[in-house]
Amino acid sequence: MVDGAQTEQRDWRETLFLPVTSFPMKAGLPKREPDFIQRWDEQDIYGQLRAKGAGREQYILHDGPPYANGDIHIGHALNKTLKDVVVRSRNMLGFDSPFIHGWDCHGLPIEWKVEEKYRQKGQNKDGVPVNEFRAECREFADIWVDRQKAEMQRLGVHGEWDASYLTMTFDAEKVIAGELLKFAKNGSLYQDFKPVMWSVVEKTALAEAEVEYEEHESPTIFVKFPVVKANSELDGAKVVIWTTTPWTIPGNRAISYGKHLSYGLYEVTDAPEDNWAGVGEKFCLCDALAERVLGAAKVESFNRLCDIDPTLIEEVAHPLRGQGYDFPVKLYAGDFVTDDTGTGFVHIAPGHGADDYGLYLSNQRSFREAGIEGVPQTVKEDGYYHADVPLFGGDEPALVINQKGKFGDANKRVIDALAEAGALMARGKLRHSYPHSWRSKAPVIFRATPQWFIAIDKPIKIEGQADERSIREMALAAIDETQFVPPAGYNRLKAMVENRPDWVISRQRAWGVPICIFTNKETGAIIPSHDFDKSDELEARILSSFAEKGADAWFEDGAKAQYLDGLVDNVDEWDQVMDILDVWFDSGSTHAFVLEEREGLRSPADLYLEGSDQHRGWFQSSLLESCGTRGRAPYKAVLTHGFTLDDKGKKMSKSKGNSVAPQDVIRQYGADILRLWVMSTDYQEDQRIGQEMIKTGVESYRKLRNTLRFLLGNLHHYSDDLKVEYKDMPELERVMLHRIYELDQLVREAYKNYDFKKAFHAVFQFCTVELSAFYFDIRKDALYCEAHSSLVRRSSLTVLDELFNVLTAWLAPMLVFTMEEVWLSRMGDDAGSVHLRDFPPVNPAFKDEKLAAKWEKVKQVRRVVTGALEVERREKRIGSSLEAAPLIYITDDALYDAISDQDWAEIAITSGATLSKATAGDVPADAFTLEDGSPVAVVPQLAEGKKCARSWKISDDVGSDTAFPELSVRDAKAVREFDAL
RNA sequence: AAUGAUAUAGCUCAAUGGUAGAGCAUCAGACUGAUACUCUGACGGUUGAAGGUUCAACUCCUUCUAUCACUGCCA
Repeated sequence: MVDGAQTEQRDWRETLFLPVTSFPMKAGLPKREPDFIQRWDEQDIYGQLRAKGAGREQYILHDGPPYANGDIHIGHALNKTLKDVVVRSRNMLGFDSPFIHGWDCHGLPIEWKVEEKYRQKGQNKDGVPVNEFRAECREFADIWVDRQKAEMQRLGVHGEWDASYLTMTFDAEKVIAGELLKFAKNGSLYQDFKPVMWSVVEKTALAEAEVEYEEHESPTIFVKFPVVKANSELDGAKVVIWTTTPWTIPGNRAISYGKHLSYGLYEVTDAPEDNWAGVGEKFCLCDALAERVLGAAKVESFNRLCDIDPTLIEEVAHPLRGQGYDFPVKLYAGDFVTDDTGTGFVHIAPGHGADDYGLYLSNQRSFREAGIEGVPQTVKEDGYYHADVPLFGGDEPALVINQKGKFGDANKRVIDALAEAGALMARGKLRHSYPHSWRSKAPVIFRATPQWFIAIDKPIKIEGQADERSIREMALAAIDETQFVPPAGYNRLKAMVENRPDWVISRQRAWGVPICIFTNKETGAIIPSHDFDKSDELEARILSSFAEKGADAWFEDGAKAQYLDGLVDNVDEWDQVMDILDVWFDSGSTHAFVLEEREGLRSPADLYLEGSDQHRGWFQSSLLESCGTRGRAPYKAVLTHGFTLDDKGKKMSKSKGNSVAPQDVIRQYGADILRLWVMSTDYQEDQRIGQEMIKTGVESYRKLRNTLRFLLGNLHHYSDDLKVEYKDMPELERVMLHRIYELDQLVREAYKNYDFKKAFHAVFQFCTVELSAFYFDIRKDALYCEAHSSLVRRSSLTVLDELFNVLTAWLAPMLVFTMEEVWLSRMGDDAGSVHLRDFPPVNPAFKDEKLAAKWEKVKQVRRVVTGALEVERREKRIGSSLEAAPLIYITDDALYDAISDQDWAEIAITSGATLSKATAGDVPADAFTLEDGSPVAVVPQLAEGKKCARSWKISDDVGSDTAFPELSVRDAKAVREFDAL
């Protein structure tokens, strides 16, 4: 071949080992990703992963069930991606980590949507048989489960998709019912009649978690209550109250005052004619508020007559006395009364406020003496007054809130009646936040209704535990044993559990698990219970029917008789409870029907991972449910992430048009871009997302992709027989291996600590700064031009192989599609999946801190050289760095000695380089330095000689090999070897 | 209103109390053998504000401001 070698026209390119790869630069993720999903599905990669993990130590992430209603939004995408990365990385760290996804299927929002269909047709769902309605809800939930499942899969989220858990499967409904019965049997389930948040629109009680506060304008009224019995100076005086809910006045039964507030008697001395507060009228008011109140009543001048001791006011009259409100109204001290708004006297309607009810409870005897038996019920479930409410009930009852969530005529009718009775002192309007149903967005009212509660403070017996403790005590103890990531979650959950009231678990709805108990009409006793001797049989009947037919069994005709037949003396003495369980109880029970029941899972889980809003939601409901039944938390650790905001840090909302939909990002850029965003952000805080951030992600992705593409292209020329032993490698290779070792430590640690951002940024920077801009750039000459047998070339290829192994693994949990593509591109289509790999072990012998420190110095010097070359380039003296052969002066002997053994032409990517130990005097005055006094100075000389046609390096030995007059000696040798291959 | 978190370059993130750094974006240049790629350089910061502790503060303390979350809520 030597003869033909020197042909002038020969294309030397063909003798180079240039990168060869079919891995495209352009990702085309939106189109390509679905193919991978299909492939993973067909090859059952998840199943293979399970098989591979068998026998390993388990790591259980328990998936919190999203609500099966509506497309997934960016928050879901964030949450599922984080979980996916946790599970994948644990598997790769050597654990057996399954991923079972779940959905929350019962509850009001779905019911609401189904009802909407009826409403649109002008029908009332109450006319539909319960189980038909429930079937429609089930169908609706099913549709959304499938749809969300597809959306989550599209995100690249893996898991046991064929066996997701749903809170509405018959088995789940059975277990949930069984959990409830545990509370019935341990005595913490009780019924009470007290005011709860009530949604008129949805006709149900709501828990705190289902309520949101919105700005609302309420009417305000100041109402006069004439003093009936008191010391004589109060003759004809009136106690004034203030309220923003005039419609509660018919429910008024008392007035409360502040024990530590000072009160006075105020007489109006001047006021407009016909003023509601007329001249001569005397009012009892809190001193701190008197001026404001009288001002609001348009009083022009007044006298403070004397102090008032409110304890001496024995009785006042309801402002509508004589019209059916003839009971005595008494005054009680209340520690909730403040002097910042109102009059210092608070009107008490025991059926319409928590404080009101509390005051009633603690003064029950006194109320009874006043002839007030029980909590007065004034408003029905539909928002109308009861027929027996004087003035406002009857045939045309007033309406507090209508079916559309608007306030009805009740406020107006009450105000008018008060005005007519001369009981109104003033009126106005107030903008304030007011509780609304988070589902219907309609305002809610406080309304006393019989509801079922779980007692949080009642000591209960837990099997296997010595002493009786309350759920709250157990929950607080469990919180102490839980790991919180970030740690702030500890205080958050603890504070909430410390302060929360008893759990209202009943809803007056149809779609859910029923509170499957019976109550005695006479005694109110509950069965099943711990003191009913046939409880076990009754429970067995209930649960087996649920297992067979689902919770629908409860609503079948004749169900009550079938359940109770033979267990009680007289079935007619018992009522079947028809309330539905709070859906938070459902999801709070997932540990029971998923973690404890599924093969391959266990309870407690290692991790619950949800948005920080779940402190009041799932983290808490799961904790309370588990503590009330098992005396411990269902999780060992709780990880929370923040909310996703728009690019300006504002809340996303449809109306603002600032939402970023995951579907859009995927359609336009691909799921890996979305995942990359998740990885790069600090998810423990609130994150932002917007066009700029996505674009940044796209750029980062491109860079990363090309770095991997370079690896692939060069590895085309690698095979195991070319592998070089560590000890035979050049220093540059050994430095890279040291970095691999360091990064391996960092990446494993970061994954272990759920610090994905740290891992991602470290790996990404390594790829761009150390590989692309440094190592690859330097080694291109050796990789492309050196002889096939060259030790440097082979060493570099060995390192590239190592890089390929670690990088594809490190990034696999994050960029699930791209890493699979990279992996298969090299390993072939039959190579299984990158997702079946563990993080590969990195040889600890690669660690060499000393060498790394030395090469930090090398890089510093290199920076001076590239800086000097840049000046030459700007001056148009050189273009390519290969045109230069710089002189490098080192005036620091220690530095010189440390780095002088290196090939500086190679490091600087120049055709030549001379490193010399110098004194300040040796350095030419015009030498380039980065700063004054720097020990490194560079004179950027031009390289002398001829340009090698193959490597483009300038060398004076070009042509010395007469067979290859165009080539340098090195390249001539390489070509000779190439030709011989 | 309470509580908590956060506040560093246009954006995303770093910096055991010891000279504020990366990447992306922008701009300028080079290369044309990673080629709609790659490389180099420049620009960019009163570290939210004001005090304090310290030889030294992004870091510790106090107060404020802003954003977000969450809790509560005007009877």
